[in-house]
Amino acid sequence: MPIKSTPDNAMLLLDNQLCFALYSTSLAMTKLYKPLLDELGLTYPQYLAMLVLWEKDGLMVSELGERLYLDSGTLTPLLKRLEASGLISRIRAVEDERRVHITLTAAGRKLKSRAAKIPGCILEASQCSIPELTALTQQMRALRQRLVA
Amino acid sequence: MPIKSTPDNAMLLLDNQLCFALYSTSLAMTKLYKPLLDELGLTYPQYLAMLVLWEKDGLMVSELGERLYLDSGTLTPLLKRLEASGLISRIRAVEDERRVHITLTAAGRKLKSRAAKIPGCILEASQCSIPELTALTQQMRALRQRLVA
DNA sequence: CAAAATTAAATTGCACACAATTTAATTGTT
DNA sequence: AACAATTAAATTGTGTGCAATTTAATTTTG
Repeated sequence: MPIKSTPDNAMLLLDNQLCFALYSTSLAMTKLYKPLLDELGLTYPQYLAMLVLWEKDGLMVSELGERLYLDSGTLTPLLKRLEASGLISRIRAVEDERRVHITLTAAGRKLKSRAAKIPGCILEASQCSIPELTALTQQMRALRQRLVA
Repeated sequence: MPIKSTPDNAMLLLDNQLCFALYSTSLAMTKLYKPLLDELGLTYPQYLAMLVLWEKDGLMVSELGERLYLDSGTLTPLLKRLEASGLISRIRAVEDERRVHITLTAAGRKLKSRAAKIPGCILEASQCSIPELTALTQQMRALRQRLVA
């Protein structure tokens, strides 16, 4: 017994699919950040990594990955680029040499103040009301939790 | 005069940001499709292109790009891979040789029936109610329209 | 305590995204 | 008609994502 009565054909329409709405909106959002992040010399995923480190410095690669839902295959090269930019240091833990701790440099900490205006700029550019933004963020987080379960 | 009174620091928290909620949820959604699309031999962006073509065959690369919000830099190699898979043909228009029309092959049309069950599978796996899904899709589309404007 | 199992990053290979440029074809302008 | 401007794809180069494997270190087990 099918869960729904919507015909297959309607469900295959691109614009009826949440996945595409999410995918295309996420890419559009990233493009919105581009000019702002260019000023800081960051890509969008690099910016996300910096957000995590500005909250809590010295995380392991795997802890950063848990926060961002990304694995070492993505993070290792990204972090090497941040290191090359002089924003972070990658330091092997002495007590367990498998682990690599990511630590902000002075330049990395300093960048936070320049990034502080970005959320406001994006809010303005996205033409979202605060309640709409809050509600959407909550709903996305709730959906994500069900998807990664 | 600032638009909002939320302190910069709170706005820089990763989990308060709609962009990250969107980004991480979209990636999680793509991973949900992976095993289903593997059976069809498609990647997720290739599946999106096929959805468009199943709705309307014979589109130009640029028309496909408008539907998917992707440019030729992304689509040209993707379409070459679909062509190599035998699902589409890339045919230069005789009336204007700059244009390339994308046409489904018999195999490409045939694949639609095998893909028909995917939306239902995803709906089930995402544990979304139909109203929630419909509402979220609408909100995402509305937000996207404001972002690409 | 030595071998097996596990763990954390790194590596490899493939497929996007996208900015910027290039190529080739068509259209517009004198 | 000649030439500039425009257009549509393709190309180039960089940076993700991610599955699968590898490397190296640590922990567990016999």
